[in-house]
Amino acid sequence: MTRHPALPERDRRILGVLVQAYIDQGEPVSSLWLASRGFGVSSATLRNVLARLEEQGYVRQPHTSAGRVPTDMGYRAYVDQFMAERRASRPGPQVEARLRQAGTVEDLLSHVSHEVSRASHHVGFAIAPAANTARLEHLEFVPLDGGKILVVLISDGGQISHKVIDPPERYGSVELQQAANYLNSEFRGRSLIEVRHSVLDRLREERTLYDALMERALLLANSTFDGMATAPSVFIQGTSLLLDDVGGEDPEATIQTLRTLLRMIEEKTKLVQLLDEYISASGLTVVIGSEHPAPDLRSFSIVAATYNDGRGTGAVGVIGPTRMRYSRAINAVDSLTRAINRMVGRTDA
Amino acid sequence: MTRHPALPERDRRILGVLVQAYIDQGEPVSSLWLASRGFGVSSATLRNVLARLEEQGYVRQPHTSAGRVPTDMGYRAYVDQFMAERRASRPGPQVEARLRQAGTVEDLLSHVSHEVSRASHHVGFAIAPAANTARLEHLEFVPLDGGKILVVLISDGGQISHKVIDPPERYGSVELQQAANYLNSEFRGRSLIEVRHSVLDRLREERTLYDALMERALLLANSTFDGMATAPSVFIQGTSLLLDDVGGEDPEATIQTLRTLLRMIEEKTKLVQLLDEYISASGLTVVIGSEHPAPDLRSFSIVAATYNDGRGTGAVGVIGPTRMRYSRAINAVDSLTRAINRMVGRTDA
DNA sequence: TTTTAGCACTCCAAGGTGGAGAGTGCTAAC
DNA sequence: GTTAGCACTCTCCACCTTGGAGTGCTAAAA
Repeated sequence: MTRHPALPERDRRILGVLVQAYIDQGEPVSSLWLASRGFGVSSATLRNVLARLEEQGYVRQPHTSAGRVPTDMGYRAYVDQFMAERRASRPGPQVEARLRQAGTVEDLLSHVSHEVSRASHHVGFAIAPAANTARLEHLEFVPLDGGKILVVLISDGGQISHKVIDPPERYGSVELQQAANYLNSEFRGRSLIEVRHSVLDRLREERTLYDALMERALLLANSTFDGMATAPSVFIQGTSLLLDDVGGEDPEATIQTLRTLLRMIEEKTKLVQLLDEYISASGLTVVIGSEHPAPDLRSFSIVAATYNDGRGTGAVGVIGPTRMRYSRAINAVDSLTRAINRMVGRTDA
Repeated sequence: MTRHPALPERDRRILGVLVQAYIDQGEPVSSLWLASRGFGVSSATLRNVLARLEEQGYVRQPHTSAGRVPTDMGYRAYVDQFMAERRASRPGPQVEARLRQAGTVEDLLSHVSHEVSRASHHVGFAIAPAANTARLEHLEFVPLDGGKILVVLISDGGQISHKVIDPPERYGSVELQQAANYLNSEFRGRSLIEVRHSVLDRLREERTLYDALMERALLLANSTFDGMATAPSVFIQGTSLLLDDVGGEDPEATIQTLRTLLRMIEEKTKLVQLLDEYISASGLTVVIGSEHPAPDLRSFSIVAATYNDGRGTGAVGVIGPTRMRYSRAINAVDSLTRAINRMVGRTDA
């Protein structure tokens, strides 16, 4: 996207080596060190180049007599170049085998978040497609105390969600059974959104009112789908790896950032809201530090990619410090989304 | 338990004030400061007392000319005294109201872990009773691709677990329905352990073999209960609060400990194994730092209490630094376990 | 026997100093 | 456009100094 064609070839290569070196070593990169990397020019020349790069905003100096450190814009250029040159990668066979033995979607995504964290050495996440595009496989009502009812909803692909509703009227267990039977036979195989709309439509129809049983069943269904399935499930793994990146500049600020990030991870829904913006973008996305719209994430980068299971779009990704091994993270995210796409494509009914 | 009656009354009081002050302020407590707290003796006398307490192992000095800091043994004495004097507390009415609107057991425990974290300002957890003492409410088989079968198991109280099994033989969806009907009518209301044993027994009986359908249903049930329900569900909240306690002595070591604790929180099963030892103890337990059998927890304290829902024993607790407000944590844990006991007692069928 | 005042002592924390070293920018020559 | 040379800046570290906090001990008082 944001390419900078203004940057001449040599400058780009130098910038690339610099960013790579900083990612590897974590220390400002000096002109002398760069000179030893076979550019065929002296450190003085490199200093000129670096001064220019700094002027353009790609690198900066922590202090007057320090080497250069990439800015977010520098990382961006590096990542763009890497993305342009890279070739698609596949996960190792043992990873795919591990994924393949997952049964439910939840199981699979839990494994995926684990693997992506393993492979990238950072926090990994996996988000299921919004459930309302899934199809109804089976609906079950279980009576609880006080007239409350437990609804278990199984959608195709094995995703399971449940909810407790508290209907205004009482239902006997036999009636619940009948209602479930009726709803299952009526709506099975249709998407949750469709079901929701159909239920509303039928409740408006006149003839429904003649059949009290049917109406009561539909009322149940209505409260079942009311607000349900709006929370997509998220799996996050590798939280403890966050602490590995603590060696930052300002310890106090780092702690503060970590705290907010940890809180976001705990309240997964908020994280999902943020990530949704990237999810909407197709393909593999890298968001670097200050590029984040959310200020809480300004010191982190996110590598995320979407997958499609034929019914909806989910996402897999990595969260880590701006100084992350983007190559590793990108390969991890990319190969795992490819794996999911292959698997759900094959698993699909 | 481990009372130290050897400690004279005045020394105990002084130790108590010291521990309380250190918990509040986080800084070593000096004899001069203690003298200002109205013991009616001079700092010199207090110095003598402190020297004695140090000799006995209740307090220590970070360095020669620093005030005193409680040791784990000092915390222990403080907690024991607090426990002896304290009165039972109840949660605020709004807390109980929030809990009451939870539907499933999972829902309730998730809320509880949240509340206990809120109230104690530390990491809170809630563990469900081992599921195998729960009673079977409903069993459901859903056919998946490749001959795999999704089993949904609802136990009374609304606890739901599911599992994917891959039986050696094929089952049609009609047969699955029949099998579920058969198993439900046969085993509903019995505890999962009983069911498991019954299933095994019947499979051994001769007459079972005459009914192929029944046998195949029982085989399904067998793989369903094989290994299922061994993982009790755990809810943990407040992870980000861990970082509040970072102001420790050795930053590097602190990070290391946090990392292992975070990892344990991620792999909840390991945590449960550890906590099981405390769970077996009845009532409210406080385990302080080095009292932990597990070395990974040596710099943390745990306050935990058990509850009983009539079918099994679960636990609620708090994990925090040894320098925690034990009074607050104990009250939080105690009042919430009481609340659960009241609620499940009433909710029970 | 216990308490207290006094005092010497220890140790940490904070601030200051002074190289050493790393790395730069600039200039002038190539 | 590139390079050598050099002055300059800044950090880092090790060292020292100083002030203060807090102790332990001793000898006297209660």
